[in-house]
Amino acid sequence: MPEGPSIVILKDLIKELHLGKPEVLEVTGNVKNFDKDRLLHQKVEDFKSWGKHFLICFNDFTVRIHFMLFGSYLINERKKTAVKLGLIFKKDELNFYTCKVDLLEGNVNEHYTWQNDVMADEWSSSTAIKKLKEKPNALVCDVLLDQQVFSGVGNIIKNEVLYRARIHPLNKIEDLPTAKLKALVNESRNYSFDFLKWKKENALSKHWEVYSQKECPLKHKINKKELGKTHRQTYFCEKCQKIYK
DNA sequence: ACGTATGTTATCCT
DNA sequence: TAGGATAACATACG
Repeated sequence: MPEGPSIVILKDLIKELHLGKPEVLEVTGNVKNFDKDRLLHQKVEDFKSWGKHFLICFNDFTVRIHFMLFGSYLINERKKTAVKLGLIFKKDELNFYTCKVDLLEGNVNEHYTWQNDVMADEWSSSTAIKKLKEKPNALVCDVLLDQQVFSGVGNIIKNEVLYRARIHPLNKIEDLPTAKLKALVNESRNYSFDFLKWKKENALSKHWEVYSQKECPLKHKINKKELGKTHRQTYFCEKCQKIYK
């Protein structure tokens, strides 16, 4: 569920319901961070996403949902486990489980910089490059997971992007040639859209080149290690992915 | 059947 | 006190 493209899929599924600006007729769930009644009889102005955040925008506040590792949702269905937040409209309902739910006051644009989101129309590769250059000592395997630089990129995307760009995960930003830095930034968006397409076709895993693989496409042995300050599993090919220094 | 993991953050420790 | 380690969340997958 959790990486950016999966949130775009949720947004697309909701768009297909043609809800317009639906009024919340009933609110369910055990969300504790705010009073659920705040949403009652309010009109949803828009459904948005920013990276891994799913946003339900009202006139003067926004409900933010983060699915973390285990979160899930159902549209017009319910599961037996306790719902965290459920929104019931005239004809449809949305149910969110095992997620983190927060309420953001004011206009949503004051909370988010859309150009950080690899899936957004507003995405800015030049801004990403500028931010990377401000972190010369950071490792590429860490920086790809930095949501303030690559909002929406998760561990799968990280691994696949590094392989596509032929960059070894342990490179420092300052050691990468400019062309490689650009490749890193561009592939983070490119692969995210491929992820979206393949996930919709239920064919995500068969396109993995390194993530969860034993061999790379050139039949070299894949290394699997917990790397960087994030200690996330990193799959990489020592032969294909270069160390610059 | 069991170990692992598409993520984040609060809290405890050094 | 900054930082690092750890636990917590609950489910699907191989």
